[in-house]
Amino acid sequence: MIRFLHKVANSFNSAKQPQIHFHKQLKPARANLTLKSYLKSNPIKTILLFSDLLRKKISAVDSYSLLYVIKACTKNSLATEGKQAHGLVIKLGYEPIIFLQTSLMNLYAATASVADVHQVFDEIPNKNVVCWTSLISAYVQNQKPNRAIEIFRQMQMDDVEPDQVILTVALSACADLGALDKGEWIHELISQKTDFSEDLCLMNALLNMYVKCGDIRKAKLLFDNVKIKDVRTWTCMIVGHALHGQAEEALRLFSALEEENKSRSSKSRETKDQLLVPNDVMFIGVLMACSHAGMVEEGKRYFRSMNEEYGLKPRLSHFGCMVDLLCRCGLLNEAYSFILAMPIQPNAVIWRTLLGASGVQGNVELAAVARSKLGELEVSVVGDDVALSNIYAAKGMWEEKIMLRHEMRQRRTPGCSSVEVGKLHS
DNA sequence: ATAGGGTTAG
Repeated sequence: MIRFLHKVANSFNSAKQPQIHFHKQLKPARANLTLKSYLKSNPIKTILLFSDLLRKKISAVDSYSLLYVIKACTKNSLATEGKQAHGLVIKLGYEPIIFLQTSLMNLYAATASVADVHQVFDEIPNKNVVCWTSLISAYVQNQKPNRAIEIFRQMQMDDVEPDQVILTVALSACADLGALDKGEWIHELISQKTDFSEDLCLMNALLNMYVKCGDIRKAKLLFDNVKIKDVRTWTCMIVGHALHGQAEEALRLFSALEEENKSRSSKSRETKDQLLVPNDVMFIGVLMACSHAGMVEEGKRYFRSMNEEYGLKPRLSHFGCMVDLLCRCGLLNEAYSFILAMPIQPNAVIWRTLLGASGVQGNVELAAVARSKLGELEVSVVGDDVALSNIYAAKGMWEEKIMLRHEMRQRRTPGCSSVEVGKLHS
């Protein structure tokens, strides 16, 4: 970390003249309020004002200013600026401030430098539960849920008492792993603590864990027991039903939410403030349910109502759900025209959906189109070629198959699997 | 004044 020190002053001095004006008589305490307020509206302005302060006088910044600038770097995943801020923490002798250390851990987690997160953690002399949370969260954010759980165990062996926040993070690691047994063990810990089950964030994480680990009965039981729910609670349950092929339950739940909102909006103003307005994530669950059940017309209707009734702009994933729905129902040509009419560029997943469906239905023409689109996107992996090659084989088109194999060998792109965990609950 | 948390197609 020391080696970044010498760069610090220079890089801040050579920064472009910021457009932000401030009075040089501002004391840190005063400027810090401004830094903090920019953080919410536009974190880049926090960084510009900070470097401006620093250029004039190093004593114009204190540990609070640094905290805000580190958070600004975290929000925008700015690795270089973040390292410079870390250098300043050391230079100004703020290393013993634990708030700065945990903020630095979050910064490195956001810039995908998990090794740096761990190093900062190791150098903290008196680690509290917040430090452990940041560490575990870093591993979860960077797709290492196994490591996150290991560290959670290690923390307990160090006799650090877990709180609601770290249990929430640990549960998301279990969800990512599909580790039902570990999730249930954390559920036990929650039950032993008074008041923990009143934390909605924690309950939503627990619900999500049961959903992702495939225990839909426990999920539903929990959902019914959570008295005050928010949009995420409902979304989680709707997605849960959809993932488990329970399309009817998913759609029934969505209708129940709409009914609940109708009755609330006709009542007092207080209940109007508690409206559970569906968001775009919830519609992914709804569209997934339609897809599983093969409900084309309903799917199209929900897709339209998303925009018309709720003013939600469909994102790439919603278009993906629609393509999946059309393909599953065998409407390949309609899926293809739907893709061509999309207002945003389709990604590889969408073309791959069409390619897969074309394979199943033996539509060589569309399969070739989808494959060439995948090629254009330069993300073609061996798996796509294998799919197409099998279609050719099934059709007895051996020459094409041999040519494809030859192409694949020349590209030498290794195939890969996304399954890393031994345990799969489906 | 200051640190850590939950839903997202295939």
